[in-house]
Amino acid sequence: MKLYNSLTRTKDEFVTHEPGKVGMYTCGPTVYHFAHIGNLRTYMMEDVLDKYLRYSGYEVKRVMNITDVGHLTSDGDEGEDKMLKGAKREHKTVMEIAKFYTDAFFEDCRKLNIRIPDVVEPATGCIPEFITLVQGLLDKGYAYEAGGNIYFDTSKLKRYYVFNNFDEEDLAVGVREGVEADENKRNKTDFVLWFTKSKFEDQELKWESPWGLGYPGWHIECSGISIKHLGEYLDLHCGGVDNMFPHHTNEIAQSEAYLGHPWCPQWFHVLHLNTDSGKMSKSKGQILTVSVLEEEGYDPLAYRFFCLQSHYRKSLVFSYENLDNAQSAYQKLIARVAALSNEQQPVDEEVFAQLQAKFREALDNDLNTSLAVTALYDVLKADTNDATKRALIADFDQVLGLDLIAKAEALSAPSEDEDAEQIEQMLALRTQAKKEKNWAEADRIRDELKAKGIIIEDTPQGPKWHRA
RNA sequence: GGUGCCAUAGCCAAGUGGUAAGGCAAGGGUCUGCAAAACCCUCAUUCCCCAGUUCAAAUCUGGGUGGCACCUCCA
Repeated sequence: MKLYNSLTRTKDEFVTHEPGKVGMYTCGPTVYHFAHIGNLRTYMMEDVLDKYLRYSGYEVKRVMNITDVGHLTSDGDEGEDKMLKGAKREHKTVMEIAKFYTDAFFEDCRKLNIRIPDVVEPATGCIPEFITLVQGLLDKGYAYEAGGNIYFDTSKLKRYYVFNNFDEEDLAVGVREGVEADENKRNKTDFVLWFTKSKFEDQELKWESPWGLGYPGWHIECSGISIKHLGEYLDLHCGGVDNMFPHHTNEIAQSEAYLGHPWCPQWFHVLHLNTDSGKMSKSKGQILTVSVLEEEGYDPLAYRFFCLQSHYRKSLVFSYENLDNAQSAYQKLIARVAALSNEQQPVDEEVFAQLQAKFREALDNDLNTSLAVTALYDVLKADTNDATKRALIADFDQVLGLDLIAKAEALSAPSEDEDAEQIEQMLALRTQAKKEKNWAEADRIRDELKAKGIIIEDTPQGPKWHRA
């Protein structure tokens, strides 16, 4: 399998430290607010990668952190702590906020068929590991204490900007005014590993450490959690593009400085979901959530289908027009799967292998989900029996996660609707009216049912109905 | 100011040197009392513009133009 690697900026053959096994780390959510659908795009594409690796026979261990402490607006210790801000807004404790939004996040994941990672670790559960890491960095001379905080010294590194060709002088020039420089830092790019002095004197969560009562910096948590669960050699690190700098850059700096050897050779970054006016952001207050989509009458999996039709390495523009397009295509797809016969027939192994190869080829080439979806349409159009088609769709859907078989069965299953009897009666009346060529009455009944959200389909075997 | 990414039909989108996939929408047809659904057909002489390389360019090179992102908390 070839995957684009942000470190080398090329499509590389995917290799693992231990053959057949993948240690996969995902930067998880900061749980001070609901995740918007842009956040979820990243987790969804990572989910497809996770599922495809398993489909391809790898034994995957996927770890995700939950950022529930110490996520500041910057390393310079300015601004507000987001967790605290969320707590103040809702008059709850920080831990209550974290619990509430963590649950909400996984509920969204469930709706979007995003598999829960094998290990989900809140930052507050790994304080001793972070302290060990920070101490290790101090011992090795990569960190220093200043003004009560522990900083990572980026000047000790041979190469700091691993993802970008930045020049230090150009950083933060022409950017937002009013950002105060942290006078404790020896270098502009140094970052905080452990805070004891903070402008947030009312920071709720603090822990004892060799350097005093305090709390961890943001970057240290991902290194700490990853090393705790996946060891010294990580195979694959995932996240949104915005995290490349500074977050992932700093993770690499501190992890490799601590471990004394290269840490993670493969970096997978998902591009953003934008609106026509630019980036979606929690900070901007435009919160487009899965729940909002549902209230607007969309199936969350139609949004998954929408994302799948694009590529993870291309920015995607969200609009309701585009989502309508995707939902329509998704529903048609389900209807076509539902139309496949359930008869027991032998699966045509040759056709199966041939079509499956196309699907694999698509995903083997840097997770080209758009082509994988096309492979799905190829199956429906293929010249083979329905049992083979169903088998292929079920096979592909292990990766795509569109619930195609289940949704199709729900569509074709006899309805357990409580109004079924009454609806059947009305259908009978309509059939009678049609026999009498009383078209006005027949159409009236059809409209009446339609108003209740019931769609009639006239077939050679008589009328059928389903909920819209 | 610095660093990158992107530009393909009404819309989404694949395609990385060999003559433009797929989906949605639209139009036509079959079926139907009429619809709906389903099925069939049609739908880019051309890939933002201009030069260049080549037998051959949407694909490579140079120069424009336009859009987006990162450099600051963010998926």
